[in-house]
Amino acid sequence: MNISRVKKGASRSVNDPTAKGKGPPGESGAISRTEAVQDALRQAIIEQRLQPGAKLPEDAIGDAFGTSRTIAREALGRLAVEGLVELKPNRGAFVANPSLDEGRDVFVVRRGLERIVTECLAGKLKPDEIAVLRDHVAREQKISGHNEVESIRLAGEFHLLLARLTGNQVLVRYVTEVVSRCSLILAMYGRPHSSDCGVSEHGEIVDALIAGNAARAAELMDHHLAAVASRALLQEKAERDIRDVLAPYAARIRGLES
Amino acid sequence: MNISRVKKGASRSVNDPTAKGKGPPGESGAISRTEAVQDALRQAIIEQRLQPGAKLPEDAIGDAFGTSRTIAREALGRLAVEGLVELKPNRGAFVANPSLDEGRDVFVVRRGLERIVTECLAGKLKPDEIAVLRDHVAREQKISGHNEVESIRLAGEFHLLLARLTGNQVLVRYVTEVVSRCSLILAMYGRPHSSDCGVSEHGEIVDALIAGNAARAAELMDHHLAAVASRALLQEKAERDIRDVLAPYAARIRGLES
DNA sequence: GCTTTCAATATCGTATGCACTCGATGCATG
DNA sequence: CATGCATCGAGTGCATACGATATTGAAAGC
Repeated sequence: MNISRVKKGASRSVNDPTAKGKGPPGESGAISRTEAVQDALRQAIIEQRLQPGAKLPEDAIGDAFGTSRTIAREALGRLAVEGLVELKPNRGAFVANPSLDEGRDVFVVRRGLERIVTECLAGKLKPDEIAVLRDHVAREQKISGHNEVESIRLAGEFHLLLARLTGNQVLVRYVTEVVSRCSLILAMYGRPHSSDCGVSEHGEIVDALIAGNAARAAELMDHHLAAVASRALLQEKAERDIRDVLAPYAARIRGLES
Repeated sequence: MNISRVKKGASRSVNDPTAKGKGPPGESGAISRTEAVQDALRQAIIEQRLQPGAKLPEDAIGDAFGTSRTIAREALGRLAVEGLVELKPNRGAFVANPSLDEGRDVFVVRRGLERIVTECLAGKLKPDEIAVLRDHVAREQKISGHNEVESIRLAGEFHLLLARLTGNQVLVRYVTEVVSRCSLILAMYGRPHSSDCGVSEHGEIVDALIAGNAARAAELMDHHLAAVASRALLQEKAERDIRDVLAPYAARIRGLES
């Protein structure tokens, strides 16, 4: 987890030589280097390969991805907007370390956003869209219990899928963001087996959406998310004492030193 | 060149200290030139000093603000995330030119977000907060009909105020964003007198919130926003296609030639 | 005269250098 | 031994340099 100073070329770089000449001209598939780094970092953060609170020096990231600080800096800036990275002026970037309160805030917003999603979709799903959803839920069920990591990924994907089906780009962006943040929060505060995001609930939501029962779909979604949240965020903050708050930090520091 | 070592620029951001001391050690108070430029551009765009679709060359902006392209570029990137600027790869930045459909999408999300706001606040307002709200509504009423621009600004501020009172930073950020985008959309598509954002409705919402009637407050807010949206977005112009946009210009040219 | 090709230009995308800030370290001091 | 202060260094903040790319205008070809 320690990001060490590595000279250029030691790691696989984003700017692959093969793609050098002809970059991303098409606007649709335009994946800039910044975005690539951003996505990679987001992934790493969500998977907790980068632990909350970890420092993210610009040049270390640049080296790691074979780009300059410019790209790293840009990516960090955008992740900061997303809430996955905290930017401290003149001190650098750190992996976000959301408190339980912040976690609850994110879930509150997420519930509101996904309620909109259900209301937009109820009764308006086309056959092919229904097929995609059903297929996704089926895949979730198949893998449930076998692969924890993949299971969580699919669960998040389900919600993103729904958001995309609305065709509302604003909604897609916001839902994507809160899902990312929720992933981080669940990784931090969730118990090992708590993040299943009940597959059966996904199925029920799809059913309600198909039936065109907006109210029920919204209700199900709300309960679903409330359940996910409470599974993780139950622990009421008894951490009023400074020592309790600082304990994990201290532990991590000791871990580094050893 | 001319500009150097102008370490002044300590313009305090819009972020006011309403942010309570919750959260981890070190509240991010990142204030930089980038943010200053970003705020200035946002203001200019919302006020339509920069017209939708206008090109925003990096060095021109840097020049205008006495900074380098680096800052301008960063600011443009963030505004693009906010949806006020459109970034075309290798072509540059342009003031967003949202279609009516996009406008509707934004309003859909806004309604959902503000519903959360009302649900968070209903029955939980403290006396001093109530006073602030009442005062704001009173000011709106006083200026109503006298100063159109200021009236619109206050109307937007009312919604931001509510969001801030929730203490939910995520919510604040999203509401701020959609309010900005709605301002642009209303400026583009709204009729001169359509943006009053009915002051009386604001008052009613506050009343319902104080009364603790969450359902009614949410209902009022929803109707309120739906009214604002419909006042502006009724017109089915659908000027998405560039030919439609250029039609009037072409007509004028033909008129000259004949 | 109209289309096509190519050079020129304007701007973007990225890298890099330098100055400045802030935390850390070590020494002086009460 | 704890506290305050000067120095040092890591790393950010910003400006600038350079190569890449799209657009424009002009010249050549049909």
